[in-house]
Amino acid sequence: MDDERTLNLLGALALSVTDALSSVVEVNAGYGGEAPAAIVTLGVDPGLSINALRQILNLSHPGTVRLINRLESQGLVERRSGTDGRTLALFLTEAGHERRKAILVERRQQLQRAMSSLTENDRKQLTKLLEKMLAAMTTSELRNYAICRLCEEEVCPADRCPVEQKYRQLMES
Amino acid sequence: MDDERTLNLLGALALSVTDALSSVVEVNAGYGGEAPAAIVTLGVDPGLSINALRQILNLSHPGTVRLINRLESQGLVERRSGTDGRTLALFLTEAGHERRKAILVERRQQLQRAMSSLTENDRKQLTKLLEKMLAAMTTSELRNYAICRLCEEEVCPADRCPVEQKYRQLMES
DNA sequence: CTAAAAATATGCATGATGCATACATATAAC
DNA sequence: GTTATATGTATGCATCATGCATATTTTTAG
Repeated sequence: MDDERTLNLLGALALSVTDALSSVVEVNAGYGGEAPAAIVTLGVDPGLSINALRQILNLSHPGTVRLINRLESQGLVERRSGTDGRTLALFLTEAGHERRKAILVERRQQLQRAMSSLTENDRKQLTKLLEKMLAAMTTSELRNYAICRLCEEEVCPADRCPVEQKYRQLMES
Repeated sequence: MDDERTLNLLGALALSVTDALSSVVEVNAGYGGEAPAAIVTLGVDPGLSINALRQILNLSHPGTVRLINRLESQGLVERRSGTDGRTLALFLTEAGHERRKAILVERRQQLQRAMSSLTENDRKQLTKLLEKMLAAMTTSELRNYAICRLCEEEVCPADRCPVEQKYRQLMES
């Protein structure tokens, strides 16, 4: 079965891309772990509660509280009172938005390196394949927001996002 | 630039694959972090020293010592004396080999899920694209062993490994 | 109005990791 | 050959990142 080799290649690529991203992004985010994802996500969805963020980042509640503590003490995130007396609304500060931009620039550079050796036609093929694979990776557990938590949504509209589409489809049935 | 969307898709796929792998593999490995990679790598290259392993896993020396302590206390790895009076040779125990197998099975299952939606022809295209991208990701810093540290080398012979090939090419020049 | 549920926070523990340093062994210089 | 340097490993100490159990507050339901 030659597929097994392809599986290995896929695993290796995912690993090397993730390595490259985190090595660059963690330095820039000031903190590691899910901090970069929190910053990027809060930029796209301002006003999320700790509980909502927790689900996207796939952390425990206390873990998320501490993460927000760290980001707040760095002046990147603000806790404001939410609609509810108990609920918080989280927002990026000005510095937080700067940080988010920096993270996304670094991320884009690393991803570009991976694609640098591909021709125009390769890229078209790759896009199609990625769309199919992302749809397959989207299950009700591994929720859509989680998969897209580091995405630059500005250049990837939700109505063309394969993850978003698959998720809607799952919700309907 | 439509490429930017493809970049995002690539980043999202790498993230979701890595998430899926680590969530499943960490449970099975008994420990998280680079423990699974250490087990898999030591299975392929028995007798590595702590220092050699350290470079593959991209950890500090003390970090690697502690990692091996944890794996040793779990009965998965053995420290034997190496060729040199100061150098150690690390080997998987019987339980370590079992564990490695279990990790690789889980990994394969997760990767299969990603590829489950691809046709025969898609897979051929994907293989070619992965080979190109892996070559691009292989630089002298991000060494070949590091990229392949979770690979199932049994089904991915080194003479057909794009990472290995690119690395050799880099060493020659 | 009290009981249950929901959102957040805190105490405590641990895993995973790095830096600085110590220790042992090997190699090179003279 | 003895001393200086390099190499490989280990330990002390610190920190980040995280989870579990438990509190605290606010809302909602009965």
